Amino acid sequence: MSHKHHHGHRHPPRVRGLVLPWLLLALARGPTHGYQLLEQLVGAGLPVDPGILYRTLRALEEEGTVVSAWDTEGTGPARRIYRLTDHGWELLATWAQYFEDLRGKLGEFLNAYRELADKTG
Amino acid sequence: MSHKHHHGHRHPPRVRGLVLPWLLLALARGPTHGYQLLEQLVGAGLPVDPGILYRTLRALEEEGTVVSAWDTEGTGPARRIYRLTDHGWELLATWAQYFEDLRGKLGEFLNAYRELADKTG
DNA sequence: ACTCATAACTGCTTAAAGCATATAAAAGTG
DNA sequence: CACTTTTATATGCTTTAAGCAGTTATGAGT
Repeated sequence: MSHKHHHGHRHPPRVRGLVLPWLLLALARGPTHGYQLLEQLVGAGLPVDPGILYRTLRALEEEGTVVSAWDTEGTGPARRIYRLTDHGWELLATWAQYFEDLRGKLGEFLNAYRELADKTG
Repeated sequence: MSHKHHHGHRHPPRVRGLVLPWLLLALARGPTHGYQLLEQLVGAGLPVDPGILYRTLRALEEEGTVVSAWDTEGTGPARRIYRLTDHGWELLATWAQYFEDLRGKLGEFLNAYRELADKTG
């Protein structure tokens, strides 16, 4: 019966809250639709669930961070094209600032860790 | 009447999931108790709510990442001293690896953003 | 006719955090 | 001594980002 130790240690190391800023960055390159964003983010090594993506886009629109319009030209199902507003650009800028700070903190973390791992391990 | 624009644009730029790894790092420096960890994290520029901290520590213990023991010596209320287990060290190592990756991604983000911000204004 | 790629969206659940509050021991202060 | 503050741990309720599964629909390929 293989004494499976019940400690549930899940915790696949991962932080949350990255989808939104990455969406903003992707949209900063130019207006596009959800499905394309989905592929872009996967390509950038940030796989994201479609449900999350579409819901996030709609939430962003409610806040005035993006605006959308249907595109019925072309083939296949209609696409909803999203575009960054001025407020969206401002928000992206604050994210960039925050990320600079976070990058610094991660550096400190890693330095401290390496020092400890050397000493201890 | 101050036409308070109803776009709720909250989103104080912040990622989630950092408390746990920073706790692991702090504990890697040596066994200590929650209140001290609280002050350490605030000192490291990572302000954390006491409720979150204590609950996280208990969750970590349930998983076998840390172990605790009451310290009734000394003055003031009793302290629960936490110590990293071997599994805790392993978990910290995987976080460090993840953070290296994340740091790289943040760098890419910032480079891409600066390029766009230059071009666009 | 059938399947597949494209495209958008909903429902239910979990995980980490935010915020407020409770409890209690000891130290400091008028 | 009564009162407040500091140290220390903990719970309850809510929100938010995400995980996971599924639905609807258009058009192209076979």
